[in-house]
Formats: sequence, C-alpha cells, structure tokens
Amino acid sequence: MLDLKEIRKNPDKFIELLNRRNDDFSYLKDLINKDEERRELIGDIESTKAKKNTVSRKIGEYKRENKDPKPLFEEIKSIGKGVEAKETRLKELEEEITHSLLMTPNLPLETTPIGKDETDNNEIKREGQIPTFDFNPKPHWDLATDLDILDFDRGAKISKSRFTVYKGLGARLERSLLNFMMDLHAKDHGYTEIIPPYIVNKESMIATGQFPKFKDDAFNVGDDDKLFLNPTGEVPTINLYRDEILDGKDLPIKYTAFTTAFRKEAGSAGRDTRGIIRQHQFNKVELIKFTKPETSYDELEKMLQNSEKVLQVLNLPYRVVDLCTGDLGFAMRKTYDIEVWLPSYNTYREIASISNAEDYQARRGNIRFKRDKESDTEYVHTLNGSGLAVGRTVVAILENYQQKDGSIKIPEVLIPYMGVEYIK
RNA sequence: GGAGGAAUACCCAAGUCCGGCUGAAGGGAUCGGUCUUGAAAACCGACAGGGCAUGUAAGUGUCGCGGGGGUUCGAAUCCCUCUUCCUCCGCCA
Repeated sequence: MLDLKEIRKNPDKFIELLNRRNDDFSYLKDLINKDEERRELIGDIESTKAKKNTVSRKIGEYKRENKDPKPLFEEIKSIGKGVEAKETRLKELEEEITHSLLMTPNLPLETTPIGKDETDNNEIKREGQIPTFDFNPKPHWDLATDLDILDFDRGAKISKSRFTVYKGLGARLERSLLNFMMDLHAKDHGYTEIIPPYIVNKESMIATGQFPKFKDDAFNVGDDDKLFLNPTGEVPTINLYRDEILDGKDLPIKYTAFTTAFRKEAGSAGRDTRGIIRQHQFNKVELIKFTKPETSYDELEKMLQNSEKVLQVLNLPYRVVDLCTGDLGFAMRKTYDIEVWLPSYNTYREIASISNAEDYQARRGNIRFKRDKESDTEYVHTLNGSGLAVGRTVVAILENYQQKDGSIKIPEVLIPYMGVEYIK
C-alpha cells in the first residue's frame, strides 16, 4: 500500500510514475480530497468527544461527592449532537480510501524501463552455453511421455487439465531438485528453511497484494471466502511477521521456503497448454527477506545471485531481464526475471522472479521494526525471489539435457540425489 | 464433532459478580543509580506499547484490557458476535 501522506505531498509525481503501468491513476487526486474531508471530520469528532469525556468524568465526581449531577446531564445532551452522522460519514470515507489504496499497485522505480509488456523488458545479461543438438530436440512433454515419467492424461482424469502426475524418475527428479535447492540456500546461502501452511487466509492475501484485485486467480478452500490455497510461498512467508514489530538487530531476516503453489490461471486459457510449463499446482522454492530500507537493494542483488547460482550449478543457460513497467508485478517496485533457455521453444522462458516490494507489503501487512528501544517504528522492506520454480526446472533439464536416444543426462550435482546418471 | 474453561501491558498476575478517584494493583524481567576492588545481593528510581488527528517542536486530544459491534453521560467490568488457546470426550495420520 502506498503512503497517502507521501502522495499528498506530490500527487503528480505519483500519478506520473504509476501511469507508466499503462493505466490511469488520476483518481489519486480525488483520494486526497477525501482524505482532507476525513481529517477534518476526525478533528471535529475528537474535540466533541473530548468535551463529552470531561463532563462524564465530572458526573462521576459529583456522584462520589453526593452532589446532584442533573445539570450535567442537560449539558452533555447538547454536546453529543450530530456526531453520529459525522462518524458514519467518516467510516464511509475511510473504507473508500482504504479500498482505493489497496487497489493501487506499487510505484515503479524511476529507473524501471518503461514499456507495454514482456517484449519491452530490458535484458541485463546472458549466461551459459546454449546447447546444440545433432538431432531434432524434442519438447519436454514428448520426452517425458516417452520415458513414462510424466502422465498428463491421468493427471487430468484424477483432477482436471493442468494437473500432472509425476512418475518414477520424474517424481524423483522433482524431489531431488527441491532438496538440492533447499540445501543450497539453507546451507550455502544462509537462509533459514521454512515449510509454511499452504492454505492462507484473506488477511494474508491482502498483505502481499493478491487481494482484493486478483481474487479470481486464487482457489478458495471451502467456498466460504475465508481460506485460499497459496499461490506462492511468498504469501505465507511474508505473513510470518504480519502485525509484528521486529528488532532491528535481527535484520535482515532470510528465509527459504518450500511450498506448493496453486493458481487458477484464470487469464491464461489456451496458453502453454502442453507440458508442465503452466500448471494449477507446482512446487517452488522461494527466497524471502525482511530488510532495513537502506539495505534492500543490496539484498536484492544478493538474492538475484543466490537464485542464479541454482542455474549455474545445474549448468543451464539463462538470461536476466529487468522487468519493464508493463510487466512489473502489482506489489513490486523492481523485479528481475531469470529466464532459462528452452530448446523446444527456441527461446528463454521465465523460471524465477526476484523482486523488491520496498515497504508496500509491509504497510499492507503492518510489518515494522525498531532500530532500538527508543527509536520510532519503521516499515521493513520485503523481498522475494524464486529459488527456483521446480517444475520449470524439470522442464529445463529434460529439454537441455536430452540425448539423441531420448534419454536424459542427469546434471552432475543432482546425481547424488537421483542415484542414477541417466533417465532412460 | 460434543462438553466445559480462558484471553488484561515484555512475562506472570489482580480487578470483571455490584459500570465512574483503574489512562489499569502486585510481582518478575529490563534500564538507570547507590553500595562494592569487581560482581552478586540489597536498596532507590524509571518502565504500557501502538495507531490516528493537530503542531516546526515541546505538547495536546482521541482510540487502546484478544478482534468487531451494541447498551450507557460513562465499559476491562453489562449485552451480542467473531477469533485464538487450554481441559475432557469422540474421531483420526
């Protein structure tokens, strides 16, 4: 959530930056007017209450001293008039303002490339060797079906389309990857492991920015509009500290979370229908940080490196892009995407997203810290990154490590986890 | 799922029946001090935290006794509702 006090100081600046997201945010001006009215009402109501409280206290005193409080009752009657209507109006205004702010995305950074969609993202670097094949490489769904390690038809039968059964060494590859990733981040990169609840409440979804705007993307559990399947490990993990005040000495706090993510993919009908690129359910290893404001961008760079490391060790070719304003996520000020090379697509596809929300989520979730006992509370900065999306890593390995005979060579680092050198 | 009980400041805990000197007793922890070569102990002192409004600020006001609502001039205390935790029973990995 943006800070209305800051918007008030320089509304045009906010509107200009937000408009780079290719939408119209001029309603913020109206919001300022509402806030003006709101503050005026608060002043009114509170001074009335102050008067009332004084007389009320006096009534207590009179009673104790056995004096007749009747005249005070007359007095108090005239004080309270009209407050009720004001309070109703105030509540209405507050709801409108809060709702508007919850629907307003984070401010892109001044330096974020301006653009319409992913084609305008700014490529920062490419790493790794794109494999060349002396045969016709197959897409992962063909490889996996031939090897009998993914079963799309039965996944759809059991559940519905975009659900897949992992089988045999396919299941083991998934499990090996997530263990490998968790080990790397927990043991080498100093993140604390987390396995959070996969079902989260509305408040949690609001804090990280999924709700209210993107409610249609979430699976509601129990149909009572209270609990939802988490769409990313970011939601439960950031919400660890919702409504808490952290000790500045403990920052930065670093977590790596293993979660299964669930998404309706409401707006993606017809896209990526083959294979496991886009599933309703997929595993993810997530990186989360809570930092002081002044270090969050350093921590973002480190997180990007931690995330890249997975691809480097797996020896997968990838590139890093700086997302443009049109592709930037709702809650984020800056996002790097890591895209892995997929031979069957003959292009790079997103496998990780590393972002700094600054204090946007912290405000929504009321996550604060104190530098020391005397200092004021401040909002933390929250960062999250994939470390990585496990399913898409499976895709990348299948496609990049495929052999002429249709078998898959296992990357060196995974052999201890897999117990075999090839899937065949 | 059934039956009970509970939620008070960093922690423990009184107050709730009988509404007003409770902007919340008492203890512990913490911080500062005295004493001591140093420490412990003892003693003295400090000690809600946070939001909002206003103000350059000091401050002032307002809201805070799990959350929300209500009754009342006035609510920790009465009423409604939700949440969480505990105990027992049932079921269960």
